[in-house]
Amino acid sequence: MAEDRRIRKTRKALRDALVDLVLERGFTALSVEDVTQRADVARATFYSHFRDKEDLFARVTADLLAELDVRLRPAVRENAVGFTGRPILEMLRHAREERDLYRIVLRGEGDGKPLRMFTDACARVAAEEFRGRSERNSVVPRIDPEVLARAWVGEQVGVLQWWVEHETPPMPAEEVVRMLLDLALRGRYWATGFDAPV
Amino acid sequence: MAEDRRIRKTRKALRDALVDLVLERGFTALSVEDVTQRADVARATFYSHFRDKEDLFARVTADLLAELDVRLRPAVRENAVGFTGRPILEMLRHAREERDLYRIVLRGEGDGKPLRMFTDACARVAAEEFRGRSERNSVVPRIDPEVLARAWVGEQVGVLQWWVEHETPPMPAEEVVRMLLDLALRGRYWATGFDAPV
Amino acid sequence: MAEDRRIRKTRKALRDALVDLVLERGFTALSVEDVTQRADVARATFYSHFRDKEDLFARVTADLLAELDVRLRPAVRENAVGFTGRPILEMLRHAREERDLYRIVLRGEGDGKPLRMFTDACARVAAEEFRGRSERNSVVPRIDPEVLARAWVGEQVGVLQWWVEHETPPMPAEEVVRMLLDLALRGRYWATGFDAPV
Amino acid sequence: MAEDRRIRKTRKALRDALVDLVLERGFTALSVEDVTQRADVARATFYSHFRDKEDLFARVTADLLAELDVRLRPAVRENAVGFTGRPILEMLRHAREERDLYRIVLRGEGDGKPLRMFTDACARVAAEEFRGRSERNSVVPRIDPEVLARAWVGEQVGVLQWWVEHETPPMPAEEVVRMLLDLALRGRYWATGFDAPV
DNA sequence: ACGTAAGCGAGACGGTACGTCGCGTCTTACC
DNA sequence: GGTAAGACGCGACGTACCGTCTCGCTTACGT
Repeated sequence: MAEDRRIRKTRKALRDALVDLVLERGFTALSVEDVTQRADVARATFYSHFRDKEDLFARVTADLLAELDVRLRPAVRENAVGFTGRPILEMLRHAREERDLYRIVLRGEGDGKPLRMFTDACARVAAEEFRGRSERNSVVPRIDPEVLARAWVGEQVGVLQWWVEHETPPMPAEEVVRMLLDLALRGRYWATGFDAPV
Repeated sequence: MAEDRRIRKTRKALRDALVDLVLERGFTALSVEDVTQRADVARATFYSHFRDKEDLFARVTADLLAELDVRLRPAVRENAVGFTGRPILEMLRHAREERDLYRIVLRGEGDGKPLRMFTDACARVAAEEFRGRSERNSVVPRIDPEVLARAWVGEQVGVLQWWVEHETPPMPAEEVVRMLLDLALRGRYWATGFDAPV
Repeated sequence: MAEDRRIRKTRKALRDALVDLVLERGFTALSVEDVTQRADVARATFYSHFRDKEDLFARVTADLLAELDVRLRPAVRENAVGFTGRPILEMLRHAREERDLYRIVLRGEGDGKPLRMFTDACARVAAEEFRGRSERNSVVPRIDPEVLARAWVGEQVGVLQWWVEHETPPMPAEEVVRMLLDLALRGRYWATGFDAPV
Repeated sequence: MAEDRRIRKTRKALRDALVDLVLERGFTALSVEDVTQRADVARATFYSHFRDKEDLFARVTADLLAELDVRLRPAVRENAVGFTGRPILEMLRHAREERDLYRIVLRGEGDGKPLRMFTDACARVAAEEFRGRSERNSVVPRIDPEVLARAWVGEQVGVLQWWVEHETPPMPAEEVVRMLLDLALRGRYWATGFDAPV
């Protein structure tokens, strides 16, 4: 029977309740009772689906990453050719749609475990993209790929955090992407207004 | 009476115990009892110094940031002239010295609150530096300063995380600084091996 | 439609499982789940036959008492004439046949409710016998009939408890009956070895 | 410090609450919460004194039996000489004083465990008395001592149950003792009104 | 003999209580 | 006045059962 309709409904309610409540009061301040009350579900039922609230948060995050992966895959392929910024655009859009969840993940709620899941997933995509581009264009990195990947993912996360913490988008996603593309192509020195390297 | 020697000793013990234990088992998994036992201090004594474990962690982080600020101030002044990477170098050195504490803060332990304190402090320094350089060199930013600041801080945090999570430094701090400087001056496009902007 | 064969089978299985398990672990320690598992029956099925485990135990006991009544009735009639001890003999035989059930009832399992059902039933029979004998032989009791009945039933229960708690009968039922008859006819003073009343 | 006064007070409150509530609603129907609420004590405090409600009941019963033992000891010694009924008199008086507790024990609450403790204690006293009388008066039992003891204790328990279940004593303790003494000296046959053995 | 009403297995669910752990407060006694 | 030791009221934990409720499958009965 694949999955009982009641089960799907219960889990959905619990996930939504978690996201809402973490946003309101923070992950640590929550009790399982709070979540189940908000979800209008018995506490015992919670435990028949999830081991504890960490487990629930981890699964919610995992589902989010799976969804993101699905949306990123074609964008990454397209991007591997040139330097279009399509993946980061797709991610910004996704973040807009799942704004609340992105916020609590990026804030580091849950002792940063979900955030670590997120950055690891991004790092994996980044590494893949690097490898793809290197092979396709037969170029060789000028600085350590590990450092490069960390810097890149950090940049993405930093911008995303800023982006989702505004009630309304502070600027169109396309404009953010353009800026990040410029930054990637010309560097921060240029971006701050200087003209030529030291 | 600046501060009783016993008090200093007790607080030091509690701070060290916290850092050790968070590293070992994670912030949420800790109880006040655990911390006081490790610090060899009575539980009641803990409560005469700190409201709860969040309070302790916040104060430990605040002290770290104050220390970092002291070390960063001259470096930032020097850096404001050119583009030397002195502040990031100083930060890497500080992170080496206080490696355990940096690790738990950067991991997002404590629902990311200490990490937020850290990034906010960095953002403040970054903004200051931007402003200083703009004025001094009368240049005008080519992309939104907010986005730029977020991207920059994110990059720093990302690299720092990677740097402190290695038991032994994966490369000399000076080399990391050189890479980040190259990245700032020429951009990621160049760094991955390409030659000219699209 | 007397009763569906499936129903009879299910109830029998549940009753047997209850008796076995109460004997092994005690009534309070049991869960309905335990009983249904032992009986190889679904838990929901249990609830379609009995309200709860107390109900099951009560019905099992009631059935036992009905059976006992059937066997006691002729014995009591016969006994009403003289002082033969036939009823107690019949009861001992019944207790041998249904030893496990007698044991748990007489132990007071189920907060003593089944035991109370048992003693009440015995008291009813005892009262009936007293009345019958009084009328038939036109004798008048020398001590309060209520006290007499309680003492008698207590004696029976005490001896039964001892009798059924031995794996193998500690002595033939007929011998027990003879002793009790002697005790009834001559009293405990004589039974302990003394010769004449004080 | 032997025993803290607070501790004594807390335990007393819990014991009294247990007895009251078992009387009102039955042992199985009670929760620890109910008991602690009635005793005006925190639930956690209950668990720092007793393992569970069975443990509490067992200790209450054990204390009762210790008290009874103290009161029975001199009576038994006196009784060992003749056939005075002093022990049963003492027991009836004790039962009047601790009526509620006697009621719940004799009802078989707690799956009959406390009742078993009670009957075992009585059996021990009975056996002791038998032995004493046999030796002192150099008489030899005419029926199996085991059966005799069981019958005797059963009789006592049966009469006690009846005695304590009346709100007001149905008759003076001395009269009950007289009856039981008559019963012991002359037997039930005589008691029901007959004159000579068959 | 066979269609159909029933009994039944499986298991999700809202609940209640369990026994444990940790919280933050407090009191008492030391140094 | 700072600390150690530890009792207390409180609240949340994760577990175990309760009794109720679908939902399909199987089985014995009645025409």
